[in-house]
Amino acid sequence: MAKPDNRPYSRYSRDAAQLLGRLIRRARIEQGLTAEALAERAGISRGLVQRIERGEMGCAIGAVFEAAAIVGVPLFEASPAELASRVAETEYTLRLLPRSVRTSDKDVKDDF
Amino acid sequence: MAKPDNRPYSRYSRDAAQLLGRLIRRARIEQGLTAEALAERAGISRGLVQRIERGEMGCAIGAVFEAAAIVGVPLFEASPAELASRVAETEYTLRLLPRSVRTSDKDVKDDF
DNA sequence: TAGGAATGGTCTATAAAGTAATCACTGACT
DNA sequence: AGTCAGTGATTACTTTATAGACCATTCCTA
Repeated sequence: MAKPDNRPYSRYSRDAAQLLGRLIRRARIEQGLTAEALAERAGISRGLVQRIERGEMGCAIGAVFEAAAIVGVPLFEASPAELASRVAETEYTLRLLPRSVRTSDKDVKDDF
Repeated sequence: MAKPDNRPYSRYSRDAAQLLGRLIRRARIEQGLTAEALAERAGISRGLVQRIERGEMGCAIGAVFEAAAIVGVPLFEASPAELASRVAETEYTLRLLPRSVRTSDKDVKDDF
């Protein structure tokens, strides 16, 4: 892998992964759902559930999102319908953009 | 892996991954950033950037979130500061919950 | 407080992700 | 129109995540 699991992650992305994991854990416990039960429903192993809840960066995004969906943690603060509509919307916007990016030493704003 | 990459994902989680990928792609192009340039910054390969932007479920969440952070796609609709504070907040809430879940055939609400 | 279930961690085999190199194609500039 | 950078896709190879079983521990609950 590219990211040895320790160094080169930004604070922001690490926080995001960790938050998501904790939210999943919280929701799971509040629903009286066992880690193994969640694993079973998500079609993954219990060990993976642990890593997801711990916020580890190496977990497949599919497994994480699936777990979140099962316990009801909203992704993008959006309901299923909103999510679908935003997908379509973004898809459209994307079609209006150039498909190729000119490198043109034009600076890059690394803002935020 | 548990999830063969095609079948057992819920619509919701697939939509979420796809949306995130498209948002990253849109932001990248709008910033005049090359796929390879983004890959370099994120410390990953260009091929992985492609898969991330395509919304594939197998990508490591760390790579996806890192790419999002670099091009400025907000995770959880939150700024870095908000994210950190929500992590701490959730952490606290989590400490108040029982650490172990009683199985107790008590139903599970698979709401939402 | 004793029993038992849930959790957390570790280990090995295997399946899959990730990389890098390559090729054809598209599309943006001169 | 021609050129070349960016993209998309495919390949083979390396690295890693994941599953599954196991053990130790925690902590719910009767």
